[in-house]
Amino acid sequence: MRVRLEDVARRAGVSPKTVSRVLNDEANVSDATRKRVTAAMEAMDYRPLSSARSLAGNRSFLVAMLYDNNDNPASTYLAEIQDGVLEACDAHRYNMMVRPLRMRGEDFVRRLDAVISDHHPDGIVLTPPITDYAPLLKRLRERQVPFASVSPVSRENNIGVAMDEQLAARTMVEHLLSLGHRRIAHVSGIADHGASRWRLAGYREAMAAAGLAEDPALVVQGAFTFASGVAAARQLFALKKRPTAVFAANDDMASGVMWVANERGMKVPQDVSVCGFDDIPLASQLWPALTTIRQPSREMGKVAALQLLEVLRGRGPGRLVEMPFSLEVRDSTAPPP
Amino acid sequence: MRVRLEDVARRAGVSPKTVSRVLNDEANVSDATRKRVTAAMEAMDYRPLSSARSLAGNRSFLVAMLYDNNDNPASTYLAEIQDGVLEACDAHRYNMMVRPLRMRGEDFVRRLDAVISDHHPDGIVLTPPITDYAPLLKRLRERQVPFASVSPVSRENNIGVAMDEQLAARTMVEHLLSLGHRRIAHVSGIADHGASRWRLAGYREAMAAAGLAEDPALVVQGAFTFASGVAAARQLFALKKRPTAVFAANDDMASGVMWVANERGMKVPQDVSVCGFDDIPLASQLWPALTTIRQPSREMGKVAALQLLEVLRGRGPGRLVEMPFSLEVRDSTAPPP
DNA sequence: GACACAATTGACAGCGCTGTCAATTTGCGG
DNA sequence: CCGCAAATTGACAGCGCTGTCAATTGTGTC
Repeated sequence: MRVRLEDVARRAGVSPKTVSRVLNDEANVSDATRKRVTAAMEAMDYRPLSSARSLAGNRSFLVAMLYDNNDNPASTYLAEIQDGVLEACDAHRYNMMVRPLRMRGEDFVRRLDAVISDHHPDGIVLTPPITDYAPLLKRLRERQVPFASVSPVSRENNIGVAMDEQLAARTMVEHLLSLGHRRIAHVSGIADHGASRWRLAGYREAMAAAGLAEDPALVVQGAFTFASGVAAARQLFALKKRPTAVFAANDDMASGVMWVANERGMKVPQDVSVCGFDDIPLASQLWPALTTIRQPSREMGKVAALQLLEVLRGRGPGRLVEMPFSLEVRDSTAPPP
Repeated sequence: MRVRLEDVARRAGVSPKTVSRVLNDEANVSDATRKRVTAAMEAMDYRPLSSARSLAGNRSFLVAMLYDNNDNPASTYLAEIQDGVLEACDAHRYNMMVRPLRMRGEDFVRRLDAVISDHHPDGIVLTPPITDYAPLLKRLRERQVPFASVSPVSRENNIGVAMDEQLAARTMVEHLLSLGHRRIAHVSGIADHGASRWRLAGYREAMAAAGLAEDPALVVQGAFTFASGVAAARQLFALKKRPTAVFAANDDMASGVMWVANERGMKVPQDVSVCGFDDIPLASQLWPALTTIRQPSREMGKVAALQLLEVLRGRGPGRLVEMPFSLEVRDSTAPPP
């Protein structure tokens, strides 16, 4: 019925163990033998049974992608990362599973433990914001589960992928400054997310470099959601001295800002400029199209997974790869009125 | 080190086979024994090793969710379905894997075969548009892999979840009619998708019921993408006799229509009403907020998976569950000018 | 209270693969 | 050509669980 490793061995005239070695790409197999075995595998369309490989070899060929579904309900950003991770796993015949992991609650680490005990992933891909929660990282290290991160806060001792978000944010604010804006507001994200901190830092850096003192009223706390962008904008536009430009820490919040501008009859970008960060599809679908920072999410997921796979396959230590960003100037930013 | 089934058996004073029976929730175990075994499992925090269960029991505890990544790059709709499927699988301790499966190309069925041979999913959840491709369904039946579908075209012989999309579309058009619109355009989706056919049929049904002859110029073919909505709207708004309302077959296309309206200086809804279908988050983020049909995607994913799991667990035959829709009247529709 | 029958439990082999370690072959220096 | 180390190959057990089927215990009947 099913072709087993033993059948391949018989056909190639070698022992099962040798076929196993070829299957796992191990060293110390002569070229001639390897070729013969590979040919037999192909001829018989051999498909190794992963449960048997896992049981005997004590590994799962499984990569788990963890995400926080508390602040990220079905976000486009995560969907893109997932797509990239999946592509990388496929390329190396690893399976991928996605695991939501609510970050609130004390039993957070216990739930991580359960995931590991239940599924025994060979490695884990961490996505923001669970890239930097110390107890979690500690537990992963104790349990010796290799992991790679997408946009971790700390670059020390971490593999995966990162982007210079602070520089990106600074670049965005410099774009606004170059248009002539001086009263530039910032809607930040959830305070303890690395993304929020970097983007806020970039904003401050650019403002300071331009010799502008920070006006605390112009920095409003958001939560990366559309609704929080709406709330922040209501607050900003109620100011006596309104900002002429608003830089939101992500596109969803920027769309909330634009929504409120519309609501109040303010024209974007004539009356107020608005810009975001991430370049999710929404950014191009808004009117006017949103000026934002393009972050190659899909590629980042792929690269992070590849670093992890390098470790899992014993090919190297993996590294933290820096990805480029780009400023996408569209129609939501213009000189101040 | 690791707690095995055998360890639990020893502690409970029964044979391993009996523990196995309890683990698999089989009949013919006395209540007393079951209780004792369950207690031992809990006390020892026993975690069955799924690779061993799979190998010995010849099943994988895996549900694969298939989607077409050709026309659906990282869509919100799929992300929501996935979330629901995942929840259902978790509840029954099944694993979920997501598999993109490009529908173009001849080797489509061969690639499906590869997925089955490589991963041996116990069952499959099919998402639009791959719910009704005959060769694929045939192969699944040949291979005896149970499957459930989300919004299949054919309701015969299918389990999963469906919505009366035709009625929903008709309801939407009736909403436009009741506002006083008569020249109502429709931007349809990819022709051979069930969703396109139903939504178009609902449009026609409502128009006919209102005694309006169909104007072929008012029905434009789209492809479910923002760009195709833009293209369709350019065509519609170039007409001498422009429509006063446009019903797009999904929200992404509707946002394209609104974009073009903005581009041409037409006010929505004063100059033209626009509405969509699906109620993805985008719908509420647009200005004006989009009138649309709410489709409970997440819930639908969950329900479809539950039907499949009912079959996998030998609990019943599963059925095709009908989900309710709702018309979300927001700010993009109003009486004609 | 004995008997037939059903319900419950257990013994044992084996799922398909890989780790361990021993056996064999190959390559190389002298 | 021989001897030795390195490279290559194979034998075998066993990973943790479940299917099969036999043994045991419980239940109802007359």
